[in-house]
Amino acid sequence: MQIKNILEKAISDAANFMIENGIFKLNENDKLPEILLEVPPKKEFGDFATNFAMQSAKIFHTNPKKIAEELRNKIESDHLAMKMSGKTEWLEKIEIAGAGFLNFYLKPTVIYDTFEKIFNNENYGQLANKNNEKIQVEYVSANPTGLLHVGHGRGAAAGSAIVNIMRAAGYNVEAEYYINDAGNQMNNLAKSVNARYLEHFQKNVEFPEDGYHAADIIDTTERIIQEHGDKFLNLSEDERLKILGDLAYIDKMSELKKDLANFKVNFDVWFSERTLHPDKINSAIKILRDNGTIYEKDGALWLNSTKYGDDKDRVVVRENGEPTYLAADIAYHKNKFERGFEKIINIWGADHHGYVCRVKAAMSALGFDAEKLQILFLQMVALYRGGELVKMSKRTGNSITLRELMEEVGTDAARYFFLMRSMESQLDFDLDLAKKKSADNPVYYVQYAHARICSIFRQTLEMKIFIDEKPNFNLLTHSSEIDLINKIIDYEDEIEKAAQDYAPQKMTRYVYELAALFHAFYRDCRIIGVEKDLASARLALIKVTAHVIKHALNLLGVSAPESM
RNA sequence: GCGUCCGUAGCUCAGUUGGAUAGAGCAACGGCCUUCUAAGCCGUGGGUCGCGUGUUCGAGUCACGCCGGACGCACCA
Repeated sequence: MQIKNILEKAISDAANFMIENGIFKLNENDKLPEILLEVPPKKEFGDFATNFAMQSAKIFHTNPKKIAEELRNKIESDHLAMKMSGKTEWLEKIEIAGAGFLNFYLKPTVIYDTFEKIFNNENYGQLANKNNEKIQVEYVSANPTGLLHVGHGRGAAAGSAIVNIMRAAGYNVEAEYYINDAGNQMNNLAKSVNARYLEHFQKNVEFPEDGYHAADIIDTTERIIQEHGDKFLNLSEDERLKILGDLAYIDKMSELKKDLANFKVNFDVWFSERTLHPDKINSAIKILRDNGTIYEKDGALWLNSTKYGDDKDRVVVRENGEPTYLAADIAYHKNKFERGFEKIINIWGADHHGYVCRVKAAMSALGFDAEKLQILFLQMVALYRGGELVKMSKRTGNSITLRELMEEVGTDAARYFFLMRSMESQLDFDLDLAKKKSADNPVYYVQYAHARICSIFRQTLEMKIFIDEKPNFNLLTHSSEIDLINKIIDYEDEIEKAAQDYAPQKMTRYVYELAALFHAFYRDCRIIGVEKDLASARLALIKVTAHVIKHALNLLGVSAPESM
C-alpha cells in the first residue's frame, strides 16, 4: 500500500542517516532488519506501528527505547523539513510505546487521498502481475470411480479459492486435475458396473470383492442401460468389461465435472494418467535405473528413497510387471517439472502425507529442484448432524457426497464453511448450522452486508441521491467511517498475505470483519436524510465497500446477493 | 513403535517471519425497531493458550520432553 511505502522510506532514511553519521554503529556483517509495518491491535496505538527499534537493538547494541527516540526525532524533523518545502504533510505524530514500538499517527488527509485512489480504481483487488513465472496448483484429483464426497469438497473449495486468490495477487496460475484413470481402481469400476449390469438383467452374479458398492454405480449402470440396453449381454466377459468400463469412465467423468462446476470449481487442464502409460513411465524409470536410484530386488523394481530420508525403499514396478501408483506419479511430476512451472503446488488429503518424501526423492534424483514442489495438506472433515458424527466411507456407500451437501446446505454455505478454518485443522462441519438461514450462520452475515448496501442504492436512486464526480471524502470523520476506510485500504495487503500463505481462511476472516465494520457504520451513519455532500461521500464509501465484499466473496467462490 | 498435523473461553475457531492488557462467532444473561433490511447493533460474564523444561529484552508463536486426539506407516490408490 502506498501509505506503507511512505512510512517505510521515512524509517529507512532515518536509520541510514543514523548509521552514516555514526550515531549508531553497524558491524560489517550486520544487516538492518526488515521494516515491518503493522496495523496495531488497538486504535490507541495509532494507524501503523513498527517494532523496528526492538528488532535492531541487537545490531546497534543500544536499548530499543533509545533507538526509537532517535528515529522519532529524525523522522519528525525530516517531515517538518518536507512540510516547509511545501510538500503535503502526512504525519500527525509518533509515539513510543511498550518496549520500543514506534506508533505512527497519520494525518487523516493521507487516508482520504488513498481512499480516493481506490474509489477511482474499478479493479481494486486485482494486483499487478508479478511476473510471467507459471505456478501450477493441482487439487481434488479424485478417482473417477464414484461421486465426490465432502473431503473432496473441502479440497475443491480450498484449491479453487487459493487459485482465485493467487490470481488476484497477480500470480500466473494454472489449475490442474490429475485423473487417475489407469490401474486397479478402473478395473474395479468396470467389474462393479459389469456386475450391476448383469444384475439388472437378472443374471446370477457375485459382486466383485473389491467392487464399489455405492449407489452411484447403479445410477451409472442404469444410464448406460438406458442408452445401450441389453446389447452387451452376449459379449464375452472380457469384451463386456472393456466396453462397460469405458462407458462407466465417461459417465463418471461427466458426473464429476458437473459437480465441480456446480461447486464453482474450474480447471484449466485435465491430465489423464493414461497418457503416462507406458512410455513416459518407462522413460522415467530408465533414467532412474541408469543413475542408480532404482534397483531390482525380489523381481520388483525399487526406488532408493531411503537415501533421501524415507523410512524404507518403495516399489515402483511390481513383481508381476505392473507399475505402482508411485511409478505413475514419478512420471507425472517429471512431466510437471518439464512443463517449466516455477512452483508446483499439490493439495493432498492429510492421509497422503507419508507420500511426500518418495515423490520429492524421485524428483531430486531426476535432477529437479524438489523445493519447487510444495505439498499442502488438508486435514479431514468430520460431519455432524444432530450432534452425531456422520461416518463416511466410499466403499460401503454410506458417505455423504458433495452433491448431497450442496443440496442440503447450498453451495455458498458449503464453500464458506470449508474456507473458514485453516487447511491444517481438522474440520467439524455442522450440517445443522450450515443449513440454518439465520444469523448463526456467518455466510449470511457477510452476504447481508452486501444486500443491505444494494438496498440503499435502490432507494437513493429513486430519491435521486447520487455520488458526485469528486466526492469530498474529508467529510467522513466518524470513527465508524474511518474504521471502514482503513479496512478497505488494507484489502490488497490481505490478498497478498492470503496468497503467500496459501491461506483462504484469511480472506474469509477479512470479509467477515469488513462486513462487521459496515454493519457498525450502518448503525452510526445515515445516508438518506443527511446533507447532500455528506450523503454523496457516504454513498461512495459504501459503493467501494460493496465492491470489496463482492470481490472477496468471489475469491472464495461465494455469491454476493443484491437482496435477501 | 515411527512419522505428519492438531490441542487457545462451555462449543467451533482466529491469532500476520517471536512483540503491547490473548481475540471473534455460537451458547448464557441484559438492552435497542414510527427513521436506508432486527439475517442487524450495543453491553455483561467467561482463559493455568494440554503439561514441563529451555532459548531471550520478550513465547500462544521457536527447541526438546511428556500427555491427549486425528491421520498415515502396502508389490492399494
